[in-house]
Amino acid sequence: MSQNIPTNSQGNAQGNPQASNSAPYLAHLNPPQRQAVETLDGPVLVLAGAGTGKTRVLTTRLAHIIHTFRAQPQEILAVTFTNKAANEMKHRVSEALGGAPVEGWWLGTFHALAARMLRRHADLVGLSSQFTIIDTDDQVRLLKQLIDAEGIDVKKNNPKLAADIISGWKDKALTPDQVTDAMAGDAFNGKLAQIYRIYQSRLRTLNTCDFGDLLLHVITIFKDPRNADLLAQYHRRFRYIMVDEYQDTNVAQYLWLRLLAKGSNNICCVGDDDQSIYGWRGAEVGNILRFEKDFEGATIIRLEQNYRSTGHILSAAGGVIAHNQGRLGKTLWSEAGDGEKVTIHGLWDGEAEARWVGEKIENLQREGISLSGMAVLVRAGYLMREFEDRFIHLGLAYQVIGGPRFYERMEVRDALAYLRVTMQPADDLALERIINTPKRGIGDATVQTLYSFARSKGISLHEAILQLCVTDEIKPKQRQTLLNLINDFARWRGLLDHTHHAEIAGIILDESGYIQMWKQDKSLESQGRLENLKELVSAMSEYETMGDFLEHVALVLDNSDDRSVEKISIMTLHAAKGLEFDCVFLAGWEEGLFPSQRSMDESGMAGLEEERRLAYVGITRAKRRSFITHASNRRTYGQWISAIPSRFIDELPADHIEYSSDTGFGGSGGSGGRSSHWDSSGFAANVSQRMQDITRKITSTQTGNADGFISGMRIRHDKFGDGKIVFVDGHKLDIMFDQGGRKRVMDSFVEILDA
DNA sequence: GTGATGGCGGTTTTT
DNA sequence: CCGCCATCAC
Repeated sequence: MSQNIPTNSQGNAQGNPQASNSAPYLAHLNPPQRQAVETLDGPVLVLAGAGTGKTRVLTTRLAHIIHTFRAQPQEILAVTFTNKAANEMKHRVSEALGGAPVEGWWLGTFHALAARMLRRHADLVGLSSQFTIIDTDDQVRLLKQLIDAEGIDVKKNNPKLAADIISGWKDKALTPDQVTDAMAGDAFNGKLAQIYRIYQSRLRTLNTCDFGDLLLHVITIFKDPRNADLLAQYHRRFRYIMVDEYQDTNVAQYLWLRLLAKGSNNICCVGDDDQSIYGWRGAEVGNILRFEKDFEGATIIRLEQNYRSTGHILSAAGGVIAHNQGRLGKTLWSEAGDGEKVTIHGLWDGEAEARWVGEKIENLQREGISLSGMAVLVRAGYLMREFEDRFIHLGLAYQVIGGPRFYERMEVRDALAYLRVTMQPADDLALERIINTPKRGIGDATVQTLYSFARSKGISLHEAILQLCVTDEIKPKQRQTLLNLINDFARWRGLLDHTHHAEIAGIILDESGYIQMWKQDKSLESQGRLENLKELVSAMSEYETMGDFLEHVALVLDNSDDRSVEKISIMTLHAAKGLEFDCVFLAGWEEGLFPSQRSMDESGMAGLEEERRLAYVGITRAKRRSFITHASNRRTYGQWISAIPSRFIDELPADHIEYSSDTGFGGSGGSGGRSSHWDSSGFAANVSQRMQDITRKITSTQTGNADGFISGMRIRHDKFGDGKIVFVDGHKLDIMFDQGGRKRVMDSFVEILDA
């Protein structure tokens, strides 16, 4: 590909407009899409409504720039928010260009691209290019130490809160110098601004960045007049800048973009103000609303033709979002016909809701709709459970999207900590994490001694160990243990030059006793943990070096979703952004829950509008059917809460919806034609559930199901090994596993062992 | 330094 | 109701 690009690329495209007219990829675009692709000079804002072909426009535009020789791939900066979006874009651009490889392109997430820049110029902010990237967890732990060391009571002053506030400052691109005590408020004995300063200096000592630093440091570098030449280099390099999901950018990201765009002024931002749902995380809808003022002479292009949903769905969503004040305004339309109206259904409680959704799913399946084309979307994670239980009962295959990610698992983090210390001994947080894992007899007292020494000298924990272990401030036993550990790390580090990094990882996990620790662990999860460790080591082979791998773990590594079985997805509304399904179930539309009371309390009208955008995102995920449910009663944290239907339900335009309800009858005793439902829903069901639990405890024999699973049977489970069935409830089996522990699993994952 | 019990808190989440 | 962390007893 690149060898075909003439060095003098500019004149070619401009002198030869036919090149673009004849390009086949342009023929598939509608007029505004095409305008968005072909308007290359100056600032462009593409307001892309839900399902209007946003990604297509972005990728085509990128391909177009390259195809018309306006720029070479490495002269384009293309930014996304998530790795998923970045990968999708890489894939599609490559496809559009006939399979050209995408290496060396500046295409990635804000954080990944900023990290790449920062590695090149780390010395300008007092870091070495080998700096490590810590996540929120490490951030909180470090802050906790520092707050503690300041003599502030960590019980009354939650370090997590400090981390949130400091991250908030970084999101606003505020360095410690720019934070006044007044901004910091009274919490943390009024010392939060000072703690921020100390935190930053400690990070520097440890040669570490948190997520916010990646952008903040780069901005600091670019803003410094002494680095004007450097910025000018980037200006010359990036002839085109493209940004996805612009409505989600925070101040720091915005500043970073502005600094870079000062060069070519060719910046194209794509977004939808109606889908801004991350305000609570620092995103500023204002960025997109202000675009015309920020970038003079900007062209604004609206994409309003929707290719995803049918008419009723779009009108229903449009009716809700029209209640918002602060929006640029778009009206989506579709050629797909009206389709089915949005179904709204009221139920007695959460269990009845799950039951109703389950029935509908089975009906849809009978109509030939695949499970993978369906999703249940909820406002908060704890609402998923009811659906999981129900789906297990029905034997419906499901997957929860957006649970804890791979690298967030304890064993993965531990393993990574070992690798991090091997790579960079000064990585205190990693060292602290595993200094006594597996148990070595290094307790809090010893670690505290080391830390206070390290902080007072401004050195790392690793260095502190080296210095303290020649004195007798630490007891001989611990001293020896620590020296052994340091020696181990030195030995492993020595392997880096000549041994493959995946192999080294294996050696480290083995020699440290970490693998052994889990092998000896009798709990149910230990086997899964060992598998995760194996997976981690094998994932390493896909990267060139250990450092490469660690960077990707911090910024890129994602859960691979299993597409081998057709499954219905359960996820939060937030996780659903950008996805689409044939049929979508929107559950829990109740006042206080959705819109969330807390959002409204904390952010007032702005909070409510963001909740409304969330509703809009939810409805517009559906191609053909949207089902909205609300329950009159819900058990939350052990308490029964009653709620009235969400105001968003009232805001749905009547012409596009169909309402029905099972509520109102149950409370007065099951009259009203739903008596068959009553037996299995509401309070009666809870009583019967209690009874079941009790019965199960007393007599755990004599239960069985249609697939031939009977309690007492010996079985084998893919992950958990062999065990005995204790109780059968539909497709749900309670099993006592031989390695200890009782677990509820679906019968499809289990095979019967011969007696 | 390591294992057991009580209290408290508890949206949304990417990097 | 459930899980995490902090404190307490060994």
